[in-house]
Amino acid sequence: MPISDAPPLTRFLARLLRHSALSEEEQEVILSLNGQTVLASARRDIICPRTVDHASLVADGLVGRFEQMQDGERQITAIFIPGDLCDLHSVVCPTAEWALEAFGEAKILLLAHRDLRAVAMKHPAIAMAFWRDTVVDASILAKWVGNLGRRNARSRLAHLLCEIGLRIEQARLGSRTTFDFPITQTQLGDALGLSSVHVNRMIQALRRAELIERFDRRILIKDWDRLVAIAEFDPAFLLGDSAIDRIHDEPAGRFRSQENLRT
Amino acid sequence: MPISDAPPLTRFLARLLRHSALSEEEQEVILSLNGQTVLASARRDIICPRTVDHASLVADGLVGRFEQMQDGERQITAIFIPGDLCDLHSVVCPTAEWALEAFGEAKILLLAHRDLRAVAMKHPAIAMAFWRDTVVDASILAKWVGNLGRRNARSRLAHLLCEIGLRIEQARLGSRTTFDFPITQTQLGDALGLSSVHVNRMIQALRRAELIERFDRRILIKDWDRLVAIAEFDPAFLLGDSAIDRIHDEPAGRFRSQENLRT
DNA sequence: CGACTCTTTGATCCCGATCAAGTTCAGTGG
DNA sequence: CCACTGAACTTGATCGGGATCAAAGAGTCG
Repeated sequence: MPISDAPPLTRFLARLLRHSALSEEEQEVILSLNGQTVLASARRDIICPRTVDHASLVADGLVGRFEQMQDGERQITAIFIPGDLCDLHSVVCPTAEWALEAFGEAKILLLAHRDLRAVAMKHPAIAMAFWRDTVVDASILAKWVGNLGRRNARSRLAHLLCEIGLRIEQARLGSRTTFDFPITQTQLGDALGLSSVHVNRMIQALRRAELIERFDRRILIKDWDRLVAIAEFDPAFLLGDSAIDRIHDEPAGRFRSQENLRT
Repeated sequence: MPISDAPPLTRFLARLLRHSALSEEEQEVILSLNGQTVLASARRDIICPRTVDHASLVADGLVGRFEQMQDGERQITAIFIPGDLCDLHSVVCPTAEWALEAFGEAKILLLAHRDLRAVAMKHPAIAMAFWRDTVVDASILAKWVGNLGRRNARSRLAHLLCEIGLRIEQARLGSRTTFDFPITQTQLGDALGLSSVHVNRMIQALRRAELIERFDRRILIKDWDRLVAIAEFDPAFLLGDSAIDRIHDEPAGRFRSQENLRT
């Protein structure tokens, strides 16, 4: 009963092509993967993989990955938008169980590990692309560590908005300054390591400073440059669109001389 | 002028084998990689890759990866011990520049991207192992996000000590309760998102509670279980030693039925 | 209409930052 | 051998960002 699976896979492929070069044939292989579409309803709907045998491709809506503390508190460790494959890592580490929750209503395409692994083993370039996708994810994660550890509430919020805006633009789902973002302030707090009360106050602060507007379910960034400045946002970590590595062969592997290093 | 390169590569291979199955031949391929050994002297010694063409394998000492804020503050995003390949991600994303600093004196083996990439392209199992290694790194990163976002100073410190202890034990560099850890309290603060002053006080608190001892350059954990409890430490995220994926072929790819999911 | 979830606002509290000395200790050079 | 230096560690006093508690709007849905 597959509902139109094509669009999500097309988006996923587009995401891969943003950082990796794939041949016509390899692209075809990705597009011809098949999976099962499911709806993750309501907020708080949890997809809890436990030695699971499939990966989850976001077809529609917003999905968060989170850590649960013993006292029930949550920390969101990633936010996924349509075209993102939340679980790609689980293809190589099925035991790594990272819980997922849908923000609002989400549509998800489940892809079997078995198929993904087969594809990766057969096509080295696809394996590299999958690996690279995991690296992009990790890069964002490292940035979040920096934000949580060393920035105040205002900058953290600003940074998250910049990040999401840019990712949405890259994914052709909207512009960096105007996009849907159906997430509650409590969830925002869980992502930023803040209480929902304080998130509310920070949003108001940004609104009063004429930086953002209309903050329900939809963001409008009125002054991108100033928001970027507050966030100390440097888009490099998203590893997007740059000629990241179309280079499968680069100049001879000599070692760069480095100061501070003695052989 | 290669000084004995063998041990670090052996350690790296051991690390890979902890999560991935490799054939004799594939193991041989890893061990016969060659690189250049360098010393990163003193603390604050920085290896700053910028579209760099090699990856850094820690042969000896401790290395940290960090983010630098505009005001000069740092946030450490990963701590690497001997046998860790800090830069593996850079093989697929050479533009992802994550700064590295040596804690104390460190010996590093530089491996050319060119070689690593060639090896990965030729041997799918090695590519998967590399990818998996990146996933382990990301898993730790996600845990750090959880700690920074939702735990207090005491738990964070306890968690880091548990993590390092266990990783050192896995790497056969010591036991989880007794190990060298040559890091200053300022650096510890940079890793935990705390000021050095507060790190100092938390260490004293743990010491007073008879949980740890002798905190200079060397850790002795006196009550592992209680420390684990304070940290809410669950070693699963290290993805170590378990039979993670010796399974290159698992049962037919059916989808697990899941509550909360409607097709 | 009530029930529920989300947002908003105010009051108070506390964890951890910051500021400012002081102490220890390994060099290092006279 | 001792004075000088500089990096770590320690301690105390004070400050403030954000948590927490409490309660009141504001949609939205059955």
